[in-house]
This record gives sequence, C-alpha cells and structure tokens, in this order.
Amino acid sequence: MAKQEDLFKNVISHAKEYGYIFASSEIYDGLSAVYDYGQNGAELKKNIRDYWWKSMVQLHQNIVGLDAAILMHPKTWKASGHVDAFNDPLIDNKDSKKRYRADVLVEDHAEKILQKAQKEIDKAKKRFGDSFDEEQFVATNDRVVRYLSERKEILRRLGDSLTREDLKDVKALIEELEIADPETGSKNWTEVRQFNLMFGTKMGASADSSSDLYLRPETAQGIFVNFSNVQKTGRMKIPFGIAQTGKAFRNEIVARQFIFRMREFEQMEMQFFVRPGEELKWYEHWKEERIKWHYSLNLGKENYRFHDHDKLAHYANAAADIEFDFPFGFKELEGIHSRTDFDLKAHEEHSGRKLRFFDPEMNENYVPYVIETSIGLDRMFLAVLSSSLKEETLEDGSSRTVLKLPAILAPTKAAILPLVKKDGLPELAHEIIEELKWDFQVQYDEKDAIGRRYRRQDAAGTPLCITVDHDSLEDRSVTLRYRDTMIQKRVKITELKSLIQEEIDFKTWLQG
RNA sequence: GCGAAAAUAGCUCAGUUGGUAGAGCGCCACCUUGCCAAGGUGGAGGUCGCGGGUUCGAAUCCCGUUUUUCGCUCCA
Repeated sequence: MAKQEDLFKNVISHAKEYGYIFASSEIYDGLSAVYDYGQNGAELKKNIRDYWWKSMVQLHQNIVGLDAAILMHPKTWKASGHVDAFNDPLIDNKDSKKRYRADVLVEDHAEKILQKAQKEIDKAKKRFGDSFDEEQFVATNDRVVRYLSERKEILRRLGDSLTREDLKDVKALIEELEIADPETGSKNWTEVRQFNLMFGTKMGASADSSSDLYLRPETAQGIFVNFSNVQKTGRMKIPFGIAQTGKAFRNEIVARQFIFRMREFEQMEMQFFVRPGEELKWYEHWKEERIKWHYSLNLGKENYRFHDHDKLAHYANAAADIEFDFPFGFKELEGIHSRTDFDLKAHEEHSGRKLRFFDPEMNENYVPYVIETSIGLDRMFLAVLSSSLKEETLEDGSSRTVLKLPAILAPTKAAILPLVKKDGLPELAHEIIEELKWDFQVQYDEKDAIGRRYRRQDAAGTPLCITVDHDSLEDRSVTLRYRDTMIQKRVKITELKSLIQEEIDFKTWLQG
C-alpha cells in the first residue's frame, strides 16, 4: 500500500516536473480539485481526444460529431432529473460520522410528535367508547392541541427556512428540538449544508434581469436536445450515433485523487440511437468495441476489467464500467450504459417537441433507445500517464526514468539533437526540424551531454531521438534512437519522415 | 464534511535551547567533453503558506486561517 502511494506521488510530481499538469492558479495556493494542463499535458490530452474522435467519428459512417454549448436552457436539467435529484440540505453527525438529510430529520421529529398526539386520542377513545367526539377532543384537549400546534409550527418553520435557503435556521431548529442521531443518539451536529452537484451561474449582466443557469454536469444532454437537428440535417438512419467531447462541471462534495475526480472535467461520449428492443444487442457491441479501443494502446490488458452494475440508475436497463488499475486501485474509467428512451422521452414531455424517428422498415415512428459510451478524458490521461511511468534498471546497473507513452499519444514525437553545438551540427539539426515540423511535433535540444539529453527525452516521453553528428554533414545520415529499447539505427535524413510516421500510424495502432 | 499530517529556492530537504536562511539537484551564461544522466568557473532565484500574538528579536513558541496529502464519508 505504501508502495502504491509512493508510485502515485511520483506520477503527480513527474506530471508537474515535465510540464504535464499544474494545480490551477497555483500562485494563489491552488484551487481544490481543479488542475491545468501544461505544455506537454495539452498535447497529450489533445492526442488522446483525437485518437478517440477518429475511432468514433472518422471510422464510422453512421456516427457524427457535435459540439454543444456548456450553457443550456435550465429546463434541460429539470427534464434530465438533475435538478431534483441533487439538491438536498445535508447534515453530518460528528460522532457517528453519519450523514442525513436535515429536512428529513426534522420531518421525522414532527412525525413523532404527531404520533404522541395520536396516542392521546387513542387513549381517550378507549376511555369514552362510543360517546367519544374526536373532533371536539382534538380541538379542546390541552395536550393534543399543544402537540398539534407544535408540529404545525415546526413544519411551518422548516418550510420557511428551506424556501429562504436559511440553512442556519434549519440547524438551529434541529438544536432547539434536540434531535439526536437516530442510530447513536448523538446530538453533535455539523452545520447544515446545501448540496447541489451542479454549478450555478447567471446569464445577463445585471442581477435583477438575469436568469439562473447551470454549467452542464454532463455533456450527454447536449446530444439529446440536438437529436432531431442532427438526425434531420444529417439524414441519419437508425442505428446512428452522435459523438461529443467537452467540459462538464460537478460540485463534488469530496474531490480527490489528483485529476481522477475534478470539479471541471472533460468527457468524451457517444450516444448511439437504436430501435427499441435491440438495445441490449448494441450494448454488448459497444462494450466490445470500447474495450478493443483501450487494448489498442498497449497499456496492458491486465490493467482493465469490466464491472457490471447490479444497481441501475433511474434511466438505465443495463450498465457496465470499464475499470482501470490506477495507482490507487481499480476505478471507473469509462461507462457503457443502456439508457433506454428515458432522456428523449423526458425532453419530449418537457419541451412539447417530438423526438422520434420514422423507421421505414417497420413503417412506424418511435422514440429511439440509447446506448451511451462515456469516458473521462482526464481519467484516460491519468491512466495513460500512470501506467507509462517506469523506473528501469539497465544492464550496467544504472537506472533511468522512462515515460513509455504510446508513441501515437506522445506530446513530442522526436527530439533533434546535435552531438555538439558547433562545427555546423546545430545548423543541420535545424534544417531537419524545418523539414519535419510540418508533420510532427518535434523539439530541438543542444544543452548538456548527449546521454543526458537522451535521458531527459526519455523522462518526458519522447519516443524518438535524432542525433546529428560530424558524419551527418558528409553522408546526410543521422542516428535514430528509440526510447523504449534504446536501440540506435543509422538512417538517411530523407527517410526520417516515413520512419516517424510508421511509429504513430493510426491504423496500425488501432488495429494492433 | 470529520479526523490526522504537512507547508522553507523550480524540485527534494536541512535549519541545533528563538539571534532577520543553507545544501544537493535543476535553471542561466561561458569554458571543456562528446552516442546513453550527474567536469570547471560564474550567476539568478526565498519578505520561510497567510494573518495576528508573545518577545529587544520569530522559519523556530502560541492562536487563527488557507491550501495540500492520507483515512473515513459521498459519488447519475
């Protein structure tokens, strides 16, 4: 376990040292669970996104892209269920560490008072028998009247406080009523806090004319609300998919583990629309397709596993996660969900628009069922980064740090290194860069001994080094050195382009 | 959110009973070497997380606060 922690710390500090990931606004002490991608991180992230996009959109005639806005009409989140499902006042008990809904605690307490009143009524009923006038008793009996008005007052105040969002008063109420933890009896409570997973914001410059909006907590809804636009303008026939990458925001209660769970994160997802009844077939299909995509990057098959959900979300009829063995254990990397027609139907109801497809084969129209594949780009980034960082012991007993990124994802494809920084070698190196930069991200480095420069590129994840020496001036050849094997080859400068291309060829990578 | 720990140079850290900061690596310049890291010379860089307090004097003691990490908790 301690070893795992060390490994994770290594990944984090390596990510910073080599310009992959920085804490957000670090000069102001950082912002919790928000991170920035540095010069190399931005490249790696873009390359992962491209690898996904190409495999989804470019390779499938029936999948098209979309780039929906982060801000959406507020009704979207009513329809999706996000507004109601994640808007609770919560309170923690400091002793038992249990978390409760504050309003439920108070309501339960009020219910108990009602039961007390009921007991009085029942007792009286027994005593007086048939002559018992319940209405009169309830209106006049001191105890019952007191109980009932007490209960009424509590509920009135709770409702009041909640409407005014006065959480301090809810806490005060809990304290005044001496409500205890139902399980342990402890009255040691934290403050009441409103938990809403969605970030709110305002549209419109002045406060009084503005309307409340949310930053989207998932990108999926942007696809659903555009279903008809894309289907009609793209003349899409079922089955077809819409793919999208983009930022989403969640106000996580606890956001931890580096870029694994961030408040601002990027999703890559594809919603695949199918005929009702065929969804489970397609669900299996995409499970298989997606795991193949992951395997193609050679991060190690043993690092992946499926986790099928037993407990399904309100909208799903089948769901599985692809989990990855992160430095802190197997965790969700991608979700594949059979979302049924829940979302499109909900949007039909809330918008009053038809979100349907006329199926000529069946000669009927229907709300399509949806298979969703949704992968966290930042999580994929972490999976790639953490599984690529290796500490190797070489034959001579020395060690080197290598970032064995899949070459197709590496930020820099090749470093061009003059053996010495004189005798015209830097000039030739720059000529080579001028030649290669049109096709590849390449980098020049002349500082320090050649061996040290190799190691520096190893640690940064550059798959190839090209070294220019004195012979190069004569024979127009250079040394090509491979990061993973450390093997060196003498090659013609004119061959470089195709040799680099070979290392990062999309088809070769994806088809393994 | 609760509990614990930490915060000193870009990084890793030292700083003795309180006397206004050091090392190694890295970085920059120059010299030297030249195909698998750590040669020489010179140099830049820190109001010791922030705010108070005690004291003649605080990186060091006290209080508060912020951030980070770990555990618990939560997780469409």
